[in-house]
Amino acid sequence: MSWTDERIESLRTMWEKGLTASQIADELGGVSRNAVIGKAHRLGLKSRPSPVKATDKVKPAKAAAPAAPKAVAPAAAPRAAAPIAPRPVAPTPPRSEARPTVDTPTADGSVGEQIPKADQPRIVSIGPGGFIRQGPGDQQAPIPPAPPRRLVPAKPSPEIADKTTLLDLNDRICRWPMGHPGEPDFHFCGQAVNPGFPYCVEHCGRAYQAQLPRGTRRPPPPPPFGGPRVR
DNA sequence: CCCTGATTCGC
DNA sequence: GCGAATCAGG
Repeated sequence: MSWTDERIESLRTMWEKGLTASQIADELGGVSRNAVIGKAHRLGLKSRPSPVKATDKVKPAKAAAPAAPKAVAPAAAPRAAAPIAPRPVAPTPPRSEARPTVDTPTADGSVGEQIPKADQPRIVSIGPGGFIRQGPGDQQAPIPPAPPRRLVPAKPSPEIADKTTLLDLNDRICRWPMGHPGEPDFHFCGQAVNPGFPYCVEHCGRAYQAQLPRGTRRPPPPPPFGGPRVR
């Protein structure tokens, strides 16, 4: 498999959406988790809560110490020889601006004062299709070139495409769960309901048992826990 | 052990 | 540029 524009595009959205590399990998198919991570980094969209990013010790500790086993060829070692020394820990100061202005519409319709607004804590949410929703005061996303991203009905989301999700439920469709919560493809039946019931006819049959007269022998004792998974 | 992301490095 | 191998934390 190669990295077509489409695949790169979904990689981007899924990555930004917070899916793990493995998830993205088998969602795309044909690539390994490593491939996804590698590509993500090459695309420049890296860094996300990583479980291993600790150690301020940079990495010379690891790269320099076990230098013995690797025995790099003397001819090619620009990487190792790189002068990484002059890099303390003060990259912040030079950047205090870069935050133009935030237009805040006021009651009279004029563009009011610019609120410098405290930095970081901004919550962004991802809309269907992967675009980033912006709040009223939010600055345009840091990517100037107009995103060629359109919302096309063909492939709205990598997963749950035509399945009945929680949001699709209403009084008229069967809300019998298919699969199990937590599973990526968990959804609901979605059939038309048996009028007066929350489920379709078929699932009403499962949900409700006929009340038998007292004393009558109940033919099929319901399986307690080990019942087969319904799907 | 399983998972995770990061990094290295031969191709 | 690609991704397997490897590293390292949870």
